[in-house]
Amino acid sequence: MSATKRSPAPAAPAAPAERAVRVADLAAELNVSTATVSRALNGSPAVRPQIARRIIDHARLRGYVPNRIARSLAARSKTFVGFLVPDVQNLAYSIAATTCARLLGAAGYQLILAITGDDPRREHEAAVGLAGAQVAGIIAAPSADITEDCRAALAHPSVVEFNRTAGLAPYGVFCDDRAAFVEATRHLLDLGHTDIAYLGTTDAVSNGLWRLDGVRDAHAEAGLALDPERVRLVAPTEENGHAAAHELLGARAARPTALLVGSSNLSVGVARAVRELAVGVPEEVSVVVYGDPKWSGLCDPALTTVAVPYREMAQVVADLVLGLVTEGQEDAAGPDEPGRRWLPAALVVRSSTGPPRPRG
Amino acid sequence: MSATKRSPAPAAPAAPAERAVRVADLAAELNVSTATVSRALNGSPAVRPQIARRIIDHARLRGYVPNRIARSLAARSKTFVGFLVPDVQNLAYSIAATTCARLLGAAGYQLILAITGDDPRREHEAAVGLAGAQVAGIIAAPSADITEDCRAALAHPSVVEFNRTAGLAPYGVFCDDRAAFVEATRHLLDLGHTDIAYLGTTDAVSNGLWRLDGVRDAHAEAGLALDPERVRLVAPTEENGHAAAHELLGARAARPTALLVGSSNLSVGVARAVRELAVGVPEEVSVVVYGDPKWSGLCDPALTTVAVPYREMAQVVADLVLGLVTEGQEDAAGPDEPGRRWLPAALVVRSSTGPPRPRG
DNA sequence: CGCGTGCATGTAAGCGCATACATCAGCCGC
DNA sequence: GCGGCTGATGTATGCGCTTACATGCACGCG
Repeated sequence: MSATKRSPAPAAPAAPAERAVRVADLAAELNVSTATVSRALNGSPAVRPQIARRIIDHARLRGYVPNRIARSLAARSKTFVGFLVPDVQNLAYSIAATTCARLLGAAGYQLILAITGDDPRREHEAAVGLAGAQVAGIIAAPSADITEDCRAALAHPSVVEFNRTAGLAPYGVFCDDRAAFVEATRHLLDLGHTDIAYLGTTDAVSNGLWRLDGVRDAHAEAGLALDPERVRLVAPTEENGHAAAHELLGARAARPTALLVGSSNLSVGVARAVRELAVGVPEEVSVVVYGDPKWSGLCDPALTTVAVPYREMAQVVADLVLGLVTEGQEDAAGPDEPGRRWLPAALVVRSSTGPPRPRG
Repeated sequence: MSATKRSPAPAAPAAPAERAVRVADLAAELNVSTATVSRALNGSPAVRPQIARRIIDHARLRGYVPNRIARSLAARSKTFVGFLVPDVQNLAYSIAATTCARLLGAAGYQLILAITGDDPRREHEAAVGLAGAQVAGIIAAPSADITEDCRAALAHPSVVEFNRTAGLAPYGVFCDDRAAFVEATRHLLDLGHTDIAYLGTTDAVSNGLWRLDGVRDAHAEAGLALDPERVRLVAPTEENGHAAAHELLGARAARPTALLVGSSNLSVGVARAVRELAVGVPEEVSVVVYGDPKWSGLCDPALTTVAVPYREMAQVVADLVLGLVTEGQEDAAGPDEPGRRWLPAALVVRSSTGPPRPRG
């Protein structure tokens, strides 16, 4: 294989599995008790500095690594935080994972990742797994069809919902999707569109609906009604977005003058379909996509985008969960919904939206 | 807040922290010994089916969740697998995380995520943290400047390197970047380019260099030398890619006729710069980017891309680590480098590469 | 000079669970 | 009809660590 010879030589097969160094070993080797070793290692002031030094030095010399499992059991301490999400390829969750790993890591916690793929069965297993791992807290983006068992398993530790809610906890961090889609729809309405299609997700309990609500509300506000024929709700995959866009935009005659997309995955598929169909954007149809404004800005034309504040959301949820696991309870954030935060999305207006061509 | 009233009501504050149900509780309630309960719950054949049923039913009724920490300690079993990566926003790692979480999860393991940001200090802490958590195995993408301490902490469990190597283990899964860049460079050479620039990463121990090697080798193969002036090595951030592309392509006179980009993050920055500079692609300069072919296909023009086989890599590493943690040792994969797999990248030729304009 | 005080350390009891070993019943064969 | 054997269950130990409590020592005071 071509790259073979350039790679560093692999390490020799690990030494023949010598038993890991334990506190008892250190204690025996230094002629002190395990209690003293434990105290020294944990920085207890009750041990003479001189002895403590000796113990700590010897521990590092011997390559001692404390067994967190045993420590956790003995001290009834919790050092893990669960992260329960459908899909870590989704930018919202990967950024949250990064941020939480950093902030919680600095506080001595480690993230346990549970990826459910929005499958209720796996979600349940994951929830039980996390609960069994004695996590200090859980960040969860529950699926639409979460089971009762799962809900029960998630009942105990301090959990905070993220990006979606199933009413699991009084704490949560979300994007204010409804407001975002009110704004996006208004933008189209103001340009003169009256035949607007919405392509969204079937995501039943959470933000999928908030977005549709926003579209509806903005229509109502303008004295219009969103035509049910113009609403497509599908599972949020790129392929579905691609297919739906082909359907919606394929037939020139039956085309809406504007298309709102309510999911980041769908958006990618729509962008691809628009390119394939070579439909004039925005002359023939205006397009608003959702999610990460980065790639959509590189498209031709650059796509007007509902830009979700991924980083802010991540920051806020990390702070929130950190507060919960360290201090026990977080101070209430607002009067009516303590602990729930709704972050605003920004509408990034680019070249994919414009006035509709006059109907002939 | 606008979306407030539409969200499901948060759950009532969790019940006043009743003690979790333990094996001993179940045993007492059913007038059997803890041993019998434990056996029943673990499906031991040594317990009468009738009793087993009763115990299992009662356990689920009481909402018993086994304490994995204690179980792990008592049975000396390991139920975690560590996942040590620089950055989970990178598609290579997020896909690997997804796949590993699924496959390992199905086998009863749970991923512990350690994100280092390529900071040696955090990397070391993470390695110790994982080792202390008694992981069954570790998937690691070591940083270029991994410390000796970290190396030592990573010595024991069955570790497999992913995407990058620091010679930590005899097992690993990588993209054959060198071959990929030989192919990409040949593609440009065949088109007639002789003034090719390479924008890559400073990533010292691993694939950053393999890519540059590929570019060099392909040049050598054609009897050409890669001009050192045409090589830019920077840290792989989008901003750096953006800045470097502005530098390289800004001055029309001093422009190379083709640009190879050797990092997915840099590629995004380059794409943005190209768009800003309004430089003719491929008439004035051909561009080859690296990484995910999805977004680069939506650019204008669609970018020729070294498409990394993220999914295959993820699949292979998941299988590999699963084999290691369950069976102990994996069968050797190849004659010379047992356990190391190099997966080929595909060159997706699109519209951003063409023959150079004749020099005047 | 004896006794309380406080501090450094040791001793031992778990944490929740699995499991080696002991126990005890029922069964077979002779 | 009794020894040994199998199979179901109980008893008790320990995983590696923390920590309440006991111990012992040096010191100061009356």
